[in-house]
Amino acid sequence: MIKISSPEKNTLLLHDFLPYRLAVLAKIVGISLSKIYREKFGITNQQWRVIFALARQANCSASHIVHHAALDKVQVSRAVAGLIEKKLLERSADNIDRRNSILNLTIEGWKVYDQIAPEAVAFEARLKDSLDEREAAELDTLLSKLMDKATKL
Amino acid sequence: MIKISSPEKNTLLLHDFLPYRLAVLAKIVGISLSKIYREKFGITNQQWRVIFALARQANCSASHIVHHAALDKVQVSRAVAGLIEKKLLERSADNIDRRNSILNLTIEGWKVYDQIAPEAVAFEARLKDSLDEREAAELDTLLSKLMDKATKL
DNA sequence: AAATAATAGTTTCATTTGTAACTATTTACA
DNA sequence: TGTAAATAGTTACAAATGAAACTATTATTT
Repeated sequence: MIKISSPEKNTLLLHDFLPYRLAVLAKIVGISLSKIYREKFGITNQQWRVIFALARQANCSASHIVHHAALDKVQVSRAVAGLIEKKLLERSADNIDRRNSILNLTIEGWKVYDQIAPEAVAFEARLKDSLDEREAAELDTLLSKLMDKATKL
Repeated sequence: MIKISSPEKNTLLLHDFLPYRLAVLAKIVGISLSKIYREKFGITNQQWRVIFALARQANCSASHIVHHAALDKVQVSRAVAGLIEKKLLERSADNIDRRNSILNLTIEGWKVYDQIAPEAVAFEARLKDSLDEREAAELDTLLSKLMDKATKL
């Protein structure tokens, strides 16, 4: 029997493996970030994304959010339902195409956004703290390239 | 009333927000990668990590894997149970400290590893395809710095 | 115009996951 | 030595998630 691998050599190092590193980093960052909106407002990660997508573009439909918040339609549906229940978001009918819903933040929703957004920005700044400007720019480029590649795998 | 934010300006761009970008990238990469072990072997992400941790270091305990595969003890417990059922892994007792289990891949487990590992390496290579050597090195550095920072947030 | 396909969104159900509580064993210390 | 604290791992239960089926509406085809 030919032993292709052995515990001593030829083994893949999990710590250096890019997909693993990305998963671990994204998870740690995500958990830290989520404390900002979860603990204070009881908002989930998906709800947070919906709020931010709506803050960027008002009067949009759920499927618009699907495409701009990297969520699937079930996730958006649930997040929207939760936000409506919290009265942070309201839904109105689109009389031109009645399949669509028209979504908007309420005043309360904007207030929540206005509290979370600066903290999120500050969080990102802290995260990038250890990078100088060149490195931050380089990171942008590299993530874009990887994203591009990953969607074509 | 002072309107701090509005849909038109001052809003955070989800697409440029680092935690969001990391989450989306990690998810896409993870889903692509998981096809390698899920479809062919019915192995979950957590089980895959346990296999690779054990391939690197045989005869180790579950808690060793906890620290080297970025999983919590419940996840390891479940992954190990699943792998034992699949006969890819075996557990023996540690008579020096009977709280510990001693885990090892079976011959079958090594066979599975030997099939998955090269594909995983090839996958990573394809992912890095668009980066030249300098960029790949830079990526390593940046991910390390971010990881470092993230664990201290 | 009627039938078919496509789109928007929701609901259902099975699986996965996270948290907390639990057992068993070992270590610390009074 | 005996009691409390710590460690390794499992189990149980609730919450989150994913896939598929479903409703409602609009667009397309013949």
